[in-house]
Amino acid sequence: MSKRANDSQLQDKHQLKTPKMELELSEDMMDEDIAGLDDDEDDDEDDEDMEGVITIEGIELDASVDRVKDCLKQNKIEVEDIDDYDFYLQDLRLEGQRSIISQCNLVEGAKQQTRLINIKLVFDPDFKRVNILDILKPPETTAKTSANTSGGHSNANTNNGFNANSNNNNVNQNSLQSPSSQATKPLLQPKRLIGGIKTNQNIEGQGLPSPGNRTGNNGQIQLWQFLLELLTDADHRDCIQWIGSEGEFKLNNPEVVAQLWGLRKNKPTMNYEKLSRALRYYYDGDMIAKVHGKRFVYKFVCDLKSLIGYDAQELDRLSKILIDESLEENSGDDDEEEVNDEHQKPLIDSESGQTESVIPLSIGKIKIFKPRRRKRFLLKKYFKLCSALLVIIVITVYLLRLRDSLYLSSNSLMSSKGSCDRLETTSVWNQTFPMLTIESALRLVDINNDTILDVIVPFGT
DNA sequence: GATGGCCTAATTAGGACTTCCGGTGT
DNA sequence: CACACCGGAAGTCCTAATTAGGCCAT
Repeated sequence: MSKRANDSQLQDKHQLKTPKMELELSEDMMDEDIAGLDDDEDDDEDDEDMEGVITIEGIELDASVDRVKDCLKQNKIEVEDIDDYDFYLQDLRLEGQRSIISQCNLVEGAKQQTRLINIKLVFDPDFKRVNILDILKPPETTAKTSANTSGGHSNANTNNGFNANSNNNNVNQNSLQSPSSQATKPLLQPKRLIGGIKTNQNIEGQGLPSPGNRTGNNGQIQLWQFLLELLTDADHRDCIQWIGSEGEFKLNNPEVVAQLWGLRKNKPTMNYEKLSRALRYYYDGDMIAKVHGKRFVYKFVCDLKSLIGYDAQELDRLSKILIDESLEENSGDDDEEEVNDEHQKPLIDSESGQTESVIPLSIGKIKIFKPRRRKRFLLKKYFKLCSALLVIIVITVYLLRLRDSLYLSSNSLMSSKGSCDRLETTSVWNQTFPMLTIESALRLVDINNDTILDVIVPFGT
C-alpha cells in the first residue's frame, strides 16, 4: 500500500525527469545509449555502493554465462583472464553456454513476465569465481518498453549497445548497460528475483497465466515461505525475527503475523491459534519444529541452505545488509523526499499483489519442496497399522497357547493316571533317512490311542 | 462411416491448509 | 485459572491430471 504509493511516486519522479529520453530511445537506441550512459553515471554511483559489485542491466533473459562474459569484456572490466572465471549462483556452478536463468529454475511464468533482467555480480579473484548476487527484474514499464522496442532487442542490437558502453571504465561502482536497459535506465527500479517466490496473486495481478508445477499447491504461497519472507523483511522485524543462528525464530507478535498471513491467504478470521495449527502440521515433516519451552518460538529444521541458497544466519545477515544498503541509498538520494522502499523488500519476496513493486518470480535456487509431512503421516499410519497387526498376532498366539495348555491340563485331569513324572524311550521302528532337512514344530498327538499325547518331532527330507 | 486430432468442460485426486474442539502442560 | 500448545477430524480451496464429449478434417 504505502510501498506501492512510494514506488509509483518514484517512478513518476523519474518519468518527469526524463520523459523524452524514453521515447527517443525507443525509436533509436544506439544514439541514446551513449547519452543514456553519460546521464546514468551519477545515478550508478548512488546505486552501487557495495564494494566490487557490478550490475549488468537489461541483459536478455536467456543470456548465458558466456554472454555475460562478453558483456564484461566489452565493458573493459579490469579483471585478468575473465575466461578462467567460473560463475556461481548461490554456490551452484553455472555452465557457460546454457542460459543463467535455465540453470536456476526459472518458471515459465517468469519468462512471460520479463524479457530483460539485471544481474548483480561480484568477482572473487582468489577462487577465480564470479558470484551472482542478484538477478533483478526491471520494472514492468521497462520490460514492456523493451519488449515493444525490440523486436526490440535482437542480438545485433545488444552488441551495439555494449560497444556504446565501452566508455564506461569505472566498472566497480557502475552498472553495465545493455542497450534496451539504457533506454529506460531512469525508470529502472530493479526488483530482486533471487530467492523470490512466486505467488498466484501476483501472477494473476499481472494478468499472466499461472506457471504451475505439479505439486498440487501450485502457485500458492506456503506458510513456511511466508514466514521466511517476513523474516527477511525489514518491515516486519518487530513482529517476527530470527533468534540465534540455528534457524530459530520468534513470533514477537503472533497475532500480527497471523493477520498478515490471513491477509495473504484472504482469510480475514485468521488468528494465531489457527496459524499455530498450520505450523503444527509441519512437525510431522522436516520443515519447522517447535522449540520446546519457549513461547512463540519455532525453528526451521530443514536445510535452508539447500532449499533457498541461504541458511538462517545468512538470511538474517543479508537482510541487515539490505537495510544498511537502503539507508545508504536513501542518504545518497539527496533531493527527493519520497522513501525508496526497495531496500525493505524481503530477500525472500513473494509480496502480495497489492504492491506491484515486486514481481515475484521463482528464480534462483528456490525450489518448492514439499514438506515430507504426507510421507511421514503415511509412514506413521502404516506403523500404527503394523503395530495393531502385531498386537493382534501376539494376542492370537497367546490365546492359542492358553487353549493348548488348558487342553493339556484338562486331559491330565481327565486321565486319573496322573501326570508324567518320568520319560521312557522305546524304539517302535527304525528307518534311515538320507538327510533330514525340514524341521517343523513339535506336536502332541495321541498316536496309539492310549489317551496319552505322544510327542511328534516332524522332519522332512 | 471410421479414425484421429483438437478443444473444452467436467470430474477426480491430492496438497496445504482452515476451522473446530477436547485435552494436556506450565 | 489462563494460556500456550497439541493433535484429531472434517472441511475448504486450489491446482494438475484425467476423462468425456463435441467438432472438424482426412
